[in-house]
Amino acid sequence: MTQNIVQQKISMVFKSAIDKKSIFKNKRVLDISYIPDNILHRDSELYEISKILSVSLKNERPSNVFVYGPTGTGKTLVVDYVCNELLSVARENKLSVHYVYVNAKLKRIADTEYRLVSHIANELGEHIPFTGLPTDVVYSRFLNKVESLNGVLIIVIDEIDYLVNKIGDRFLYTLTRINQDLYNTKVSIIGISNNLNFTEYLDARVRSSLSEEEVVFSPYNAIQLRDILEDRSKKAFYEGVVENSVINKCAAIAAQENGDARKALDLLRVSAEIAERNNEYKVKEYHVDLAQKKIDYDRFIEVVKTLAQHQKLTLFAVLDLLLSKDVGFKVHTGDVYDKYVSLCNRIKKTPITQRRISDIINELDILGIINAKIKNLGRYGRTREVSLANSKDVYEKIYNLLKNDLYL
DNA sequence: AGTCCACAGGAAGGGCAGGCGA
DNA sequence: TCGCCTGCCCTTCCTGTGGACT
Repeated sequence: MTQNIVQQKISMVFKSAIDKKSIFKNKRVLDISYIPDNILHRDSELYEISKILSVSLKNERPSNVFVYGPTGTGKTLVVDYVCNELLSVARENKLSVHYVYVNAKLKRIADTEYRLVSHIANELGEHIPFTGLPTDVVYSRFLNKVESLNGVLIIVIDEIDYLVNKIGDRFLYTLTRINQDLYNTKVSIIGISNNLNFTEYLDARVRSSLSEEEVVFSPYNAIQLRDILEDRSKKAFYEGVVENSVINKCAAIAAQENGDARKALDLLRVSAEIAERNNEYKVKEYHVDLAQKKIDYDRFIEVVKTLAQHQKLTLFAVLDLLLSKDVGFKVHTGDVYDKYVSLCNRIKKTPITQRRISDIINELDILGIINAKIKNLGRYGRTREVSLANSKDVYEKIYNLLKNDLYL
């Protein structure tokens, strides 16, 4: 095909994208970050959190709140909604109430104590460099900024369990004690977590002050998910685009996966995108099946792409050992390391130590890319048994992707 | 009961890069 | 420009683990 014909084809694709009628009226409604006017099936949680935070309008410190529940149960949405409502009431009445949201799982935000404090301070308008200052200087600039607010500050830390895992609970201890060092500002913390048991690992003092109040979010059932999807799809699509059976199917699949509304919305959105790409004006059940496969695969590929080179080499070594074998076959850390070293030699790269590769295998397991279980083999030592966590066809695609990427 | 294996994983520290303030 | 600080990735050294084997 000549270059000219390719260009013509590309221009046709873009032109038809403009001419083609979209099935979406407002796609953003299906986005997880979208805050709807009415939050369904979370009345008691909305009320409970509002009640706790309402004292800030009298310039009193609200209790710290620990919010927990499985993924996609509306925790962040509800907290964000209540805080925004609170801010607008405070603004109307010219009260000094402030709110900072931190998602600890976002890279380069809460990886270290320094980054977390500087992030919160930056959100409050105090510019602190990305790196370079001693931590105590960052703390004191943060404290000065908080003090200058002269009111109530609510700090929401989403995925707080991840934060504690990463940097320990020292920072939480400092935060929960911060009011002792402040005269003009009262600080309240809302911690959000998927992990119900994570407070067990906290220092007892941190645990008790963080959990002054607890709000539990239970999973949505299929009927509640259907209501949510129906509500959103009315706003997201033109009439008649989505069949009822599609909504029911998305709701049923998400209900099986721990009542995750995020998953349900993703499924609906991706199903519609697939239909639209195939020039179909109606979203049907088989689009949902395709969407489910696509979501799983995309998530996997995205994670693999972000890996560092030695992580990619380790993963490649695992795949090289396992793909030719039967499903369920397992290899040990030592086998993976030997393979990894031979791959390094092939591309003339200095291998890193087995100690580090052991950590990398653990990291790949945490990311859900492979399964790695510690196994005692008696006289034959203690090692990790590494196996595949997904279907072989997905790994074959990843294998080829890595092969090109690593020039193997 | 004692030994052995093949690591797991904690602790300490090195080297480098990025960024800041003086 | 220089000294200082932090983050990140890695190494080295070390102790711990627990079931098979002797």
